[in-house]
Amino acid sequence: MTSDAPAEGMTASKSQLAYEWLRDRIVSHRFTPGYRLVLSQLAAELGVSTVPVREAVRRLEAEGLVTYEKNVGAQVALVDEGEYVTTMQTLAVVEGAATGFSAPLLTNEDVSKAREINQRMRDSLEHFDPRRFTELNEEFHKALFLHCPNEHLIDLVHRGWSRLRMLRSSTFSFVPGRAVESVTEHDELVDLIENKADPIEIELAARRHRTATLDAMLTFQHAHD
Amino acid sequence: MTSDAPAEGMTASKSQLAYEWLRDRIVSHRFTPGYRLVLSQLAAELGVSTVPVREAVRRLEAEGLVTYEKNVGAQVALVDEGEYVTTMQTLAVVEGAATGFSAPLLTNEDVSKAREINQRMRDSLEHFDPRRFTELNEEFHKALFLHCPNEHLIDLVHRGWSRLRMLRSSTFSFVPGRAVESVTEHDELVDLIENKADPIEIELAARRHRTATLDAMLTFQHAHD
DNA sequence: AGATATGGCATCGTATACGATTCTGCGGCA
DNA sequence: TGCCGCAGAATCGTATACGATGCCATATCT
Repeated sequence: MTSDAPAEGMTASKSQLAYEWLRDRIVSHRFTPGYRLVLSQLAAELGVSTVPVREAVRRLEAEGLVTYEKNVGAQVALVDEGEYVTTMQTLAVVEGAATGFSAPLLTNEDVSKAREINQRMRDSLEHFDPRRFTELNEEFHKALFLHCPNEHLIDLVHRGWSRLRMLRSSTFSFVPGRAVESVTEHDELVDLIENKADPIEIELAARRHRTATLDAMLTFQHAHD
Repeated sequence: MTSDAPAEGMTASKSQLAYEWLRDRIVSHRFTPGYRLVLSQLAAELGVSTVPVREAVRRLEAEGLVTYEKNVGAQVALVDEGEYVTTMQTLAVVEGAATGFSAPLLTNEDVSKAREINQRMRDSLEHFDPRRFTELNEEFHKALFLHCPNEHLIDLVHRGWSRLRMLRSSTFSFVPGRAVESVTEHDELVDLIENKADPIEIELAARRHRTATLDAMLTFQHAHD
């Protein structure tokens, strides 16, 4: 598992602070793709030297949020449209697999918890807030692969989410109609789990669910050219 | 795609050199898991200051090859047995998916190329060299997901391989018998692709292929306790 | 005028220095 | 004896300093 936050009660290092500060600005789109990250500037703004900032930047590079060129510098990663597509595809694969591995291990309680979250999603459709809806969506899926015994896989899912947040604040803000379908598919997915369906079937259902969101996004976009 | 090597003709930075130097020692098992990486020592040995070494270590941390503890230091990542299992599982998932995405796009030429590699694997069974066999194995699978349009996914496969190399020099040196089965399954996999089977079927076959190697490893190990 | 050389500026890359933190082993105390 | 606390050493974390590199504007040559 990737540690994004420092241990509790421990004074975070400056490089850690710089990392969080930068990451926050990037995922919240205050630093937009292409924005040049000049070490001395950031250091001055943070009130630290360039060394910890440099480390933070390299760390973000390793996560793909920032691109780096030797002797030139860093900038917030530029993303072509394809990036969004491949990230969603990859996420479909790994999230699906994690869900499939987890499904047989979920208790009845886990399942009702998931249903409850989905109900909250359904309720929120009235006063639709894409940001909030996406948060709940992550919470829902997290509840499903809760017991996936493969830490790596879960880490990959989190990385995917993180990358996605950087690319788009929320897919549902682009294709609002997709939200309703999504909630329905969630119920179907939980049904499969509750009925102890073949894990492979569950995995593929979870994958299709995300692929469907991607397709909705793409067709919507093509229609508006 | 993760850039592990610097661009051609460009003098590599010292941090890059330190990174390669360290990584090489870790994957070749000259630095064994648990080995403490003391910045000043490494710096002295490399003839550089601690700063670039530090950067190299953090980079390796991001890749999971070393673990790091604030104010304490780094060591080559310790791996419990479970690590090997989860890495193989994850690899089964992503490599399978990459193969599935690539399969419909492979030309006849690509397919014969893969068959040729597999034939070389079969030939090498006479004078069996696990290391060499593993190399050919990677080459074979690389030929299969050659046209996978999803860069992320391919990157994940490479990361998986890299991690695996660190955990074990070669699975086949532990379970020599698995090599023969492996070659057979390769042929079956290529058959599926050649017959334009459903990509999902191809994906799951590729996944089972790797899972089978994992299972062989585990049963072999259990038998020797 | 257009292409090429040149100088200066912005920024990166790394060395060195030093304070901060953690670990270790020893001595005192119950 | 066994536990606590306290130097001292080892090591990390960061600031500062400066050389190296790439970029851009201007000057020079054809």
